[in-house]
Amino acid sequence: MGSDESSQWMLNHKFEEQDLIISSELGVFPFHANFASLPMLGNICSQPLIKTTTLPPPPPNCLAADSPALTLSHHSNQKEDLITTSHFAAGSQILALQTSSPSSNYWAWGELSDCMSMKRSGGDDHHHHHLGVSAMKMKKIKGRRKVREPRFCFKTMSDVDVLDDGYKWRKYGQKVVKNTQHPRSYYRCTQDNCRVKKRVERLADDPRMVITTYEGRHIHSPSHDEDDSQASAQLNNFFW
DNA sequence: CGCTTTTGACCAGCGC
DNA sequence: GCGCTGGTCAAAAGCG
Repeated sequence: MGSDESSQWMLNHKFEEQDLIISSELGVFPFHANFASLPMLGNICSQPLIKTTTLPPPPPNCLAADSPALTLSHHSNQKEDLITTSHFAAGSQILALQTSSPSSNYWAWGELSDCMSMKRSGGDDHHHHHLGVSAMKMKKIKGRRKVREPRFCFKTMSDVDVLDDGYKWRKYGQKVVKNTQHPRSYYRCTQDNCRVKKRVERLADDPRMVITTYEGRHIHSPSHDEDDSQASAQLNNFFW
């Protein structure tokens, strides 16, 4: 993938000035500006397995027009078997990103928090805990190695539960989870052979906030309109 | 009529 | 082994 492809993709999708793009190793997720909420200043941190590092320049595919992007990179400080870089732009607050490595039967999941103070930490992981970053959750996958789909979640202030992310979703379940008054909804991508799922729920202590969790990778590009399909088809490989 | 949503049943993983 | 919980299935209902 090259920067030419990236900018061509931006042109093809006609982003408005205030559109928000979230881009990570999981792909690029466009959202319309009216769904954007808090200024994004998050951080991915974990300890002791993963520490934050300096911020490299973002790749071209995570930049929306006039949208400042923050790039965070983190890696294992014990073994070099977990390397994850995430890129996302201002306008949304990402809660968490999960990554798994094919060479490891661990999965790791770091929670994000207010980053205003994190920026002062200078990569010294001893300070991370004092700066409000949740402790790393690490879990060994038992028995037969289960390849866990990459997933991440973020919260957005919105009246509607299902945000317009460019993909078509079919609801396949709803569940009331413990200690919450709002049900969690389960959606699957309607595209044939695409196994991407997402969960949508409202935050217990602030029902204005919608928490969306994506799991898996699309094998196709977003399907906004019928007339987009030709241009989109050429970009399948670039996306996922 | 075909696609989507609803909803109770079922299943699997986990902790005790 | 048992019970709890979250995730998925699938039949029925809803809707355009």
